Amino acid sequence: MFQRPRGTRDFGPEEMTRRRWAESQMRNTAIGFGFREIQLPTFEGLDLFTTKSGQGIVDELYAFEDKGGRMMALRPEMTAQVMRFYIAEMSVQPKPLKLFYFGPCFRYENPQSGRFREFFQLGAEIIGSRTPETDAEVISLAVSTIESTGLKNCRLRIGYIGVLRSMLANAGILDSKISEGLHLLDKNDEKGFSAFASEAGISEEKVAEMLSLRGIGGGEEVLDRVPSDDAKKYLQELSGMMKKIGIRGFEFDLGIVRGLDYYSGMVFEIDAPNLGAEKQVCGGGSYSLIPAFGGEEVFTTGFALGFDRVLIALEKEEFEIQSPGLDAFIIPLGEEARESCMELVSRLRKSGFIVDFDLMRRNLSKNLKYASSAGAKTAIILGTKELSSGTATIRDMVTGDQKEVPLDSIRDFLGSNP
RNA sequence: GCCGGGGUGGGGUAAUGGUAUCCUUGGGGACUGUGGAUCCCUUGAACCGGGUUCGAUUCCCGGUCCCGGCCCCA
Repeated sequence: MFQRPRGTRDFGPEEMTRRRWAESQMRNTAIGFGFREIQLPTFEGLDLFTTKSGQGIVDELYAFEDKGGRMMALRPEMTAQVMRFYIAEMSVQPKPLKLFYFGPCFRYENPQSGRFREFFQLGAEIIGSRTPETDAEVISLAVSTIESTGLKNCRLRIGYIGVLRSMLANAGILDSKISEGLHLLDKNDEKGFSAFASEAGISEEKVAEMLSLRGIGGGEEVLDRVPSDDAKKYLQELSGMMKKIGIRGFEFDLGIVRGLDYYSGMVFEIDAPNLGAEKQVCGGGSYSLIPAFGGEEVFTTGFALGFDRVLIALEKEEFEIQSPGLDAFIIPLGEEARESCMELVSRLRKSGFIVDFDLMRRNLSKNLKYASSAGAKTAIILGTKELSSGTATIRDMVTGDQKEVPLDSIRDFLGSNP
């Protein structure tokens, strides 16, 4: 027996129905927002990812040498690829460029709830625009894709990493050290941060001010306490737009520090509280990653969404979608009916009905049982009796009512009894 | 990388130091056109390796995988 690799999953028919449904809801939402889909390779040269995230991530990648001696890696996320693609082939496209993508990603991690080695992400970016409405559009898409799946219970928090970033910079911290400081704040490591700051010659007063930023969280009113006028104005403007487009119940949280260096302004996170330890379903913000990849500076706002986590959260809310089932299951009785049955099947399929028929030459009662378990709406019985009169017997699988219908009229009969 | 709890047919389970119960599912039959039922038959299982033992599914150790948590989180 073969075992599935650790941290991967098989998706059976029922689960796949659910996944495809959710995926198409999200995809349609993005298209409705004017985003266009791209698809990029599942593996890339290793350096694409180390350039973005540092050498340290190699431990957490599926990295390998190919037969040509090149170092490659399965993608752990897709943002770096989008940047590569943009610089190589899309940089002269009209701005703003609104792109989205969906696909599997891979990380060598220890599996737990909501955490797998192969997982699926949906992401979107707006490239080349830098206005509050750009940020609002991205957040709005993130929220809408999640809501489009029927998920009710989630929490949006919006922050502004630019405030801390500029405070650290103004205090004279080198660019190369800023992310270290942010990281300490992210972990709520006050002692560590104080030590880091005093080493860099920052006054205690300033340190206290920076630490207090983390306490700024709540509704619009907390924006008065934002120390930077630019950031305050920006967030107030954003807040007004969010209200206009109907996004409610979000909070501001100046304590959000997204792990990576490249976020520069607005940042946001969406949690699904019923998920347990791995409850973040979406994260994003505005950044400029492109110079690091060898392009001109272009502002971008984007997000990545954990598709699997959304589905787990949906399951916990006991959300159910109805799977399509069969419009008809066709049962031939006797040798002579078999070919007529297949002819009818083919005709109905060409008319767009979801139709299946008996492949195992079973008797009527077993066939009805099978039709029932396959979720067929009707069973169509075609035997010698019917053949001689050019009809078929259509049995409603819910009510049990039966009716003899001329072969030519079956299409209309099925169409009129949805 | 670390910690806790687990692993018996496809799914769900029972008992047990002497190779395994029941339910469900799958296949077939009774059965010659309505029995989506019922009854009968049937396929199918101890995660892997080592140890203790006359004998291990059971006890011990290691690995592996699953569930959950820590770390990390692009």
